[in-house]
Amino acid sequence: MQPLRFSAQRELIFNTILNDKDHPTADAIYNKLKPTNPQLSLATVYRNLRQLEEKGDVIRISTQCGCDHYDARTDKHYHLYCKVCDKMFDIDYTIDTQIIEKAQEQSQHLVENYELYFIGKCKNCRETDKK
Amino acid sequence: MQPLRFSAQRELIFNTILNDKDHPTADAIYNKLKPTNPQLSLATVYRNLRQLEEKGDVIRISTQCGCDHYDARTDKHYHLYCKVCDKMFDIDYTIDTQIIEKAQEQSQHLVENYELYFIGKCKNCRETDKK
DNA sequence: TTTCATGCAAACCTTTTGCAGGATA
DNA sequence: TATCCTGCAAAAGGTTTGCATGAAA
Repeated sequence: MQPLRFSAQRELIFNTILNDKDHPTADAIYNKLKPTNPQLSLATVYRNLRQLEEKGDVIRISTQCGCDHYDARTDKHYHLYCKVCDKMFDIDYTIDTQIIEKAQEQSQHLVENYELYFIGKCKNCRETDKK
Repeated sequence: MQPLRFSAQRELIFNTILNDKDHPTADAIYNKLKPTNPQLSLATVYRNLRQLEEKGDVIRISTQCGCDHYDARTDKHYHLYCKVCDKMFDIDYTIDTQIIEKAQEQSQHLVENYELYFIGKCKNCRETDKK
């Protein structure tokens, strides 16, 4: 893959993910940028998210629950999916680093990677409940 | 939820998941059953999968990679998603049972559950590679 | 000036839903 | 016979793609 050409849209999209830190979805990014960039197209957001993911500038977080979220923090870390507000939050949790190796030991398949996320209720929604 | 009424289609769908043990998708179940049950509708497959899941007779396995798979083995266990053949396989791996509690300790969010799956290449596809 | 990126609309894929007819209890 | 379940088709939701135009190198 040859290097990407500069694109104002890609900068906008990347900066949104970088600054907002709320793991936005493609749609959330689009809706955030659209008012100030009326010409922006949702297809462009999707195309750039793919490229940014391939470049390794962002990671994609998938859950059972609807659409993918994006994160500019690319080191291995985990997320909590809030069932109430449908958002993703960072979880400070360090899993056994040997998880792949250990799964490999007990399997005849080739284990290369894993996906892990938590499900629950975020701080905000939890407090709203209590009121 | 009141008890479900008997349905020949639901039996067929459940037995397919139970016997095949290859974690079929809705579409796979539909295509397997359609030749011998030409009247069967994909909507019926989806509706029954939902009901079976709610009843607790099957579990749904979601991955980043397309559509959901179903499993009649309902105790907590893990799966490998094969990138090559797009199928899911059981992985004999016992994770730290305290994972939820440990994630909870380090978070202000309420952690209720988690999802984990492995990604790699299944035994079959691995061997095909070597040839 | 070549080639990549964009915007728009249409297509795609998986899953859900409305509705009239059919099966179950 | 009351209600649930089914089949069909249409719709929904997220994402991708074809194509002509516009921007970057």
